[in-house]
Amino acid sequence: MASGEVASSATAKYLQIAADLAAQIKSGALAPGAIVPSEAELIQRYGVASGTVRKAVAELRTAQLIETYHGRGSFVRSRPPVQRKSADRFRRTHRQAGKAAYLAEAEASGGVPSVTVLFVGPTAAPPEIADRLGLPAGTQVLARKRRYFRDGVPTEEATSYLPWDVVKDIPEVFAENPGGGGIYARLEEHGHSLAEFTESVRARLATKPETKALTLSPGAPVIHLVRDAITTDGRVVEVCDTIMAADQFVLDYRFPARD
Amino acid sequence: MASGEVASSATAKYLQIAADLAAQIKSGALAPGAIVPSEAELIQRYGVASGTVRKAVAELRTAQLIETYHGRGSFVRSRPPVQRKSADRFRRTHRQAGKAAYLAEAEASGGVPSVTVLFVGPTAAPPEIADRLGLPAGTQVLARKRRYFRDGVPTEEATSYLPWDVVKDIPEVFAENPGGGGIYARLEEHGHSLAEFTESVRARLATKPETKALTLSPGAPVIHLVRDAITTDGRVVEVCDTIMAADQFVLDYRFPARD
DNA sequence: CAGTGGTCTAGACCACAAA
DNA sequence: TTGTGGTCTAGACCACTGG
Repeated sequence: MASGEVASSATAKYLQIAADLAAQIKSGALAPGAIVPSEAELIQRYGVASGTVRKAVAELRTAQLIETYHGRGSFVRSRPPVQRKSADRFRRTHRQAGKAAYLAEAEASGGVPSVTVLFVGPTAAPPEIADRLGLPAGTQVLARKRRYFRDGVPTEEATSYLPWDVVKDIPEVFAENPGGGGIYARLEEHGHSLAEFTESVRARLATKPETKALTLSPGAPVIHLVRDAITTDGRVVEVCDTIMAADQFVLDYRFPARD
Repeated sequence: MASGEVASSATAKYLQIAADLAAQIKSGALAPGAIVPSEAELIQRYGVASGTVRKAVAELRTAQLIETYHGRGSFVRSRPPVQRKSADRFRRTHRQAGKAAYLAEAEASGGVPSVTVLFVGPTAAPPEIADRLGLPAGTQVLARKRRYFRDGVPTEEATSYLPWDVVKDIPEVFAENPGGGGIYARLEEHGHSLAEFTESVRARLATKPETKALTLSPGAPVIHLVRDAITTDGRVVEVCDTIMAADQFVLDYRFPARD
């Protein structure tokens, strides 16, 4: 046929190609970690133009089935089992046993956890954080930003914000490693007895910086979780702002059927 | 320059165009609901080829800034304020006041809620559901599938699954409208006193059918929530499987700092 | 009908990675 | 240097929407 040839079938060519490759992945013919045929080869195999193959590949990428690397090739994604996050991870008994929350969690999930501290120091509180802490926006607070890995793969990035008057007498929270049980253990040792936590969960697409930080494909979804730690006095002594790779986590909650 | 001209600057042309349009949207120059200049006009205005403009537009779409409609044009998204979902919506006092959960919720969020019942009837329980109900996979259960709207816009689709022996004596749950307080009120009237709920939250990209059902752009994220309703006997008497448009919701949880 | 976005072609050149 | 994916062109035709 002449140039300018166009799909006349029900579904677009690029979707057919994507579906074909997806079937090969699901059937195991293309195993996790395997390299996907190059675009040049797909062009030949399916007899289409480059743009069409590229759209098919883009489709597989947003479907989280493959990852593409400039200059190297495309690879079938190996989907690590998800981590379950439940409120249990903040149990005081875990803290007293010297476990930080992420470690208490990792025990049940399998996989080797690790943390990198990206920043610890004074910061001007962003508006939403300041609001939750009950402080004027821009007030100086202590920020602790860290990135969590699982089997060496970044899965989560969290920033804790603590009011300055709370932390100024707790030297450990300025250190990279705040010691056994994490910062919540340190807060309780210094008279800030924790009564409850509140969490707000949102989901959205990753921003450009987030795709870099968590090595996500563009267009990948993230879970944005903001947690307030509240003392028995009713004061919010910490706000933790977390971005998680959505495909890595299931969040579990439990609440009573109250009157 | 000759044909085959190519980006040599740091960031790609299509990203520059997308950023330019995004700035116009954020500044209000392109107001919510306004029509975005047609692709043909953007081609002229920026002096690029069609493919480049289309990639820029695709970028804005995945950034949730615009919606595109075949044959009509592209429009700046009007972001309705999000709905907050908290465990409070299941309070028994709400049920006794005759309010279903979604209504109790809508009161606080603003916007006019509505529901369409898509299906009520017997179904073979899907594996994950059967597992939660403590039944063999494929057991016949009652399914209630409905779609929720807000100001006429679909936001959420939920399917409840109930064991047959629980519902067989409760005629109201087979009706489209189960009566004041919803099915939880009916369950409690028939001796199934609810003790607690558990919810599992995941986020992922919408599937093709979900984009249709919730009128989402392709590549839009959804929240997948599965809730178990548990009686004082410890039995799971309902599993509710919900898909929500991620940009419409914030989920709030609260839990004690237990020992 | 004219105008819109959606798909597709058949190339080109660029940027990156590995041998 | 070779091969990979990423960007871009300058068109074409198709499918949908509205007047």
